[in-house]
Amino acid sequence: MVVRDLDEALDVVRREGHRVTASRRLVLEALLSADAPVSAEAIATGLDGRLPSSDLASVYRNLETLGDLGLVRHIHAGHGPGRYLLAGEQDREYLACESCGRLEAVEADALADVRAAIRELSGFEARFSHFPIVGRCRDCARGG
Amino acid sequence: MVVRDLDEALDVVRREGHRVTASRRLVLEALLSADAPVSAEAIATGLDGRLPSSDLASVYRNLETLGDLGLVRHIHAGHGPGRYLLAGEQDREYLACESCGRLEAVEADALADVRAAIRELSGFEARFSHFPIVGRCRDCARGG
DNA sequence: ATACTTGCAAATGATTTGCCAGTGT
DNA sequence: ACACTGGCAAATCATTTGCAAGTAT
Repeated sequence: MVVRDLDEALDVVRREGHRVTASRRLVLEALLSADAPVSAEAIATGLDGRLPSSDLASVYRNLETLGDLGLVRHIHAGHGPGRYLLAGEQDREYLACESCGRLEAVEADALADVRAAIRELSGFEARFSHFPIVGRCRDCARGG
Repeated sequence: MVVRDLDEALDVVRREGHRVTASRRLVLEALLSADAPVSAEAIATGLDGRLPSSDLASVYRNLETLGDLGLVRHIHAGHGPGRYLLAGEQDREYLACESCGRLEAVEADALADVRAAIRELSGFEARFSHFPIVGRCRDCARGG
């Protein structure tokens, strides 16, 4: 399910028997306009005022609903709150820098060798889509 | 700092100007007798009654103190509480199965190739010692 | 009209902190 | 003695849940 624009996503919502509400629209607009995964809190405040705001509990409920519909997913990168993103970027995974907090996007294919190397160890199937690889990005590794 | 027995660890505690107390002893004994990383809660209950119990807040404070002394470390494996272990197993890292919850220990060396492959991507230095690799173990991957 | 949703408050789980009485050294 | 600790309650952070009032269909 690749989400490219708001109407397409709202169609899915309606088609699956859910209602199109302001809160739901906000969540999708926020994710559509964000250039990186964002927290539920950030969505609830309308990305700091750039969009209308909504109740945090409703945002969480809607993130879950939209997740069930396959429109949204989220990642847990190190400490801090979960970060949500559109499922459209299904083939994109992240490297989380524990120093500067940035998420570095990589194509899932690029991690194929990594997954294979881990599978060799004991048949373990690594999944980085929900719990990304944590470490230090190039800049932070160089710095301190 | 490789911890092999209680007295050795307590010597470090004293040497660094900290006091040897029942709660501190409990934390170390629990970690010494556990065969896998355990939660603060499990330590506070004396591994379910096998050892004397202690206040949860004290356990957390002691885990932090012992961590500062380099005697203890902890990992965040998927959802759920953090799991603590002796720093003696410094060279041991874990693969966390999100299906059955088990932690599979692997020698850090075994992940050298994995780390190298990730470094190739963008100079990112992966660190699995604090946020382990999450996925499904061989048994769960086969099952469902 | 009516089931799905919202907003607000209260509950949860993990962890932290304030405070004062207790105790290693 | 005295600063370091422990116990207990209350605070925090992220997230979930209960419930009555609101609204999309």
